[in-house]
Amino acid sequence: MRQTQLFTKTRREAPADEVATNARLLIRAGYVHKEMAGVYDFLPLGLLVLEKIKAIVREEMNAIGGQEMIMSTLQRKELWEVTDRWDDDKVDVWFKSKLKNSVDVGFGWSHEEPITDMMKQFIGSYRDVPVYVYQFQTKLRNELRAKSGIMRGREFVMKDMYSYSRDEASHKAFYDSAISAYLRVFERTGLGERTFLTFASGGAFTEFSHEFQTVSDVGEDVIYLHREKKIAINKEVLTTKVVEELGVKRSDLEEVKAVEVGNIFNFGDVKSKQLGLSYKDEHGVEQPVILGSYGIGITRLMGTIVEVMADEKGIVWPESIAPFTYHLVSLGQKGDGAGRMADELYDAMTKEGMSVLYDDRDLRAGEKFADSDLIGIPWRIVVGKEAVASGRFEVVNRATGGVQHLGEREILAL
RNA sequence: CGGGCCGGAGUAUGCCGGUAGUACGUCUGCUUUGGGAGCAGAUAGACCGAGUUCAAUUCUCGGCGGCCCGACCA
Repeated sequence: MRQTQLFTKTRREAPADEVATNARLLIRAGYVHKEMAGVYDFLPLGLLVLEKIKAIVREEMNAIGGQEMIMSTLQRKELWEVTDRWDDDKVDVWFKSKLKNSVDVGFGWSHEEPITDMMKQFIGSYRDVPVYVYQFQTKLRNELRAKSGIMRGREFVMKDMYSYSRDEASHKAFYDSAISAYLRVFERTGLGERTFLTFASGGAFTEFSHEFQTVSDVGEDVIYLHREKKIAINKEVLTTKVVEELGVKRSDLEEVKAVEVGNIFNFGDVKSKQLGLSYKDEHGVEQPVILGSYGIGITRLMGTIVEVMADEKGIVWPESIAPFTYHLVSLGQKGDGAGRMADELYDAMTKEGMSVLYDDRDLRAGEKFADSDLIGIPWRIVVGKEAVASGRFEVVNRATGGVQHLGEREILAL
């Protein structure tokens, strides 16, 4: 894409009403626009990143048998009354409204209830389970306090998956495969090294739930980390007993702050029984379905990546989720040597199907480099008089600053 | 929800009970062109309401909004 065609612009200063690094950089670079506290619009660059993240998550969910769908945002009150989660005293993040005929509706802050109720239409026999479904959905939560830019908003994109299994054993097997899939997601989005499977409070049914916590000072959670074993324990469940059960020594645990980027847990048969979801086994006996729930905050993941990877110059995207792979920066003008050379390279790269943002704006080098650093595309290809003279292009790695000089053919072969 | 800080161009600020000035930014043009250049011109502002007052951006009160700490957070 040509940068002159991009309607967003970079800004020199961050808005006065943002403190969080992720919001300041994403706004300055033109990825997002703030609508109100905790509510952000995703502009073309921001949407590209979101879609990249979603594509990775989608691949991993499909790989373990997930089927993608999408549930409605408007939800029925009755369903949530069945599980006693309609009352504002029970769930304090509800946005609610009424239909014209004064019927109450809720705006989806979570989807276990409607999705499980819907499944009653499709699960009747042991032949119908297991089934794994997931969606990318905009959740609406009336948070008392939004904070940290896009990390904790009132409107955010979440991937939620639900598993419906025959029994505890098969549920456990899927649950473990979901853990692996999640770890692959964080690996692929560049957070692998600092993201840890974390034991957390499990609710009514199991001793633990599992969180995926990315170590960062901007995190809201405190976890106790065992770096060698790559596991952690959320402070909320840290007891001598738990430490022993997990086979670690308290003295080996390191206290750190972390961002909860994912969370999975076992509902057992609790929700199925409440909502009346069951199947008939081989003997015609009614059996409850075992339900698991698996979430990844897509927009929070994006914010976390900005937070942990950015440097003083701006955003640093991992290649896997960058809006573009290459930032072609022309220092020439239309019609001059470097300008023509950049145009040609852009056309050639585009023809090869390469993902390139072409800075064809008529600005001085300093501004273009500053913007390029801010936007954070992994590889910068500079076309200036140096390139005109030598026929080779300066290729700079955004993360390391490493420079190499490549010819057109070498670039097209990347 | 408890507590704190704050509210004047996009950003940072000066002055002020007499109706808003500066710098940077932004836009236009010319010159310039390898790390935010120069010149010229332009654009753009008191959150809302009530009260006090001859007069309120300024003082008082009430809203609204923003940020932060805590609480909360499948």
